[in-house]
Amino acid sequence: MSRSYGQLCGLALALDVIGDRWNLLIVRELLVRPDGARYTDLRDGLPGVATNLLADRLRDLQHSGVVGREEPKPPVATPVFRLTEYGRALRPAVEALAVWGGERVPGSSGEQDFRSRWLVVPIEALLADHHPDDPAVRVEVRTGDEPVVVEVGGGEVHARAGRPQDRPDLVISGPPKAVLGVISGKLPIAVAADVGVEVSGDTTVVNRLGLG
Amino acid sequence: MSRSYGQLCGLALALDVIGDRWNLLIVRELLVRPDGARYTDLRDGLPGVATNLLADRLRDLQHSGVVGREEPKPPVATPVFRLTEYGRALRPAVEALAVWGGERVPGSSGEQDFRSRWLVVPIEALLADHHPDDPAVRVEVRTGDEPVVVEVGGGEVHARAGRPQDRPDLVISGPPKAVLGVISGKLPIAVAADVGVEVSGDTTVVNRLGLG
DNA sequence: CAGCATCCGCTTTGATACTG
DNA sequence: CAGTATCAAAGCGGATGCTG
Repeated sequence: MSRSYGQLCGLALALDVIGDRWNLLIVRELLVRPDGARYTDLRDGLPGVATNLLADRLRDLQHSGVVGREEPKPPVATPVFRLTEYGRALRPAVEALAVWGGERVPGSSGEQDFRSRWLVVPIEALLADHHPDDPAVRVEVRTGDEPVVVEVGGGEVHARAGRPQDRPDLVISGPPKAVLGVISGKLPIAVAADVGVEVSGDTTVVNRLGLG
Repeated sequence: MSRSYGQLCGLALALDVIGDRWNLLIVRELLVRPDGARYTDLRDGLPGVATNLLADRLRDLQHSGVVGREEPKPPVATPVFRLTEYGRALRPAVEALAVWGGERVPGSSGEQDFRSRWLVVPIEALLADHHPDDPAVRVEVRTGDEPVVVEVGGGEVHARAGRPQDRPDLVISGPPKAVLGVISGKLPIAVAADVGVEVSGDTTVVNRLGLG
């Protein structure tokens, strides 16, 4: 467990729980895996983490009630980690931080790891369904290690890793940084074509999402 | 400067900038001091920080564009630190974390430092003016080291350290933890009286703020 | 005194190796 | 697969010293 700030202040109390290095990234990883994650899923989604730290942090987060661990019943299987309701309540904070940090996407440099799944948080935080009465549509985002589906309709936007059931109405593909730049609103979609972002299908959906 | 996560992800990029210990608390301190703060103001508002760390972090935050430092012109005076616009953009994230952490206020224990000023963030994040067309009113919160004024009117709620110009319409006083518990919504105001919270004046303002 | 910088003991982190 | 063990390096907290 980490050292407490010892301050009677909501922010300080929050940081006492999730302020340690890697903790919020673990929460992110569990937010984008609503069905839960195994230890190795987490390790893969957190490139750079030392395995002992991951184990320590998971223990801490369990003790503070943010993460739950489900032991499997049948003979052979592996434990699954999942956010508790208390942990899911971190979503607004994670989104706000991700939006703020998205500002730095175009300028960021160096070796950067990427997982398509990470797009789920900024997509749901920043994109909106501006034509809620139109029929629902599906967008497929192709970049990085796996596709991401965005379901848009009824005024809501949901994203998850995977492929759409039906064929998508719109497909966006390109290099991860450019795609994330577009989602973060720092890279106008018109300019994005110059850095390899391709958009095909029903391009009115682009406006519907506010990516014009 | 801290070690980067090296991940192409808004959250990770945000944490690269403000993820180090004390950084977000420094941002909080500057958020509740909109006129800027001197080095010693910050040290007083951050009980427990080592002075070398405060100096280091202020340098880091300047380099990353979160904090600005204004050198005084006249012969003798001391530098003033202030959030840049980029730094002020952290407010939603700080509020979200403070709200989440507020959950722990009633259960928190041990030696806890407190500064009345810290109330400004949760007050503005959690209280609302539910009767925007009524005339503006002032609330004085008396707890901790100095009073805090809350100005309510026109659908907005603003808080700052200090006393109201005119005499307040409502006065709330009591021990810091109880007062913060009430603001955080975890301690019903009816129950708060048992732990020393006193409310005097125009108590309709309590409902107007949603503290009923 | 305000605003740091330096030093030192301790804790935390990160990389790798190892185990049930 | 899901961690534990080990150890060097970095970071933190506290005290103290320097400079205008």
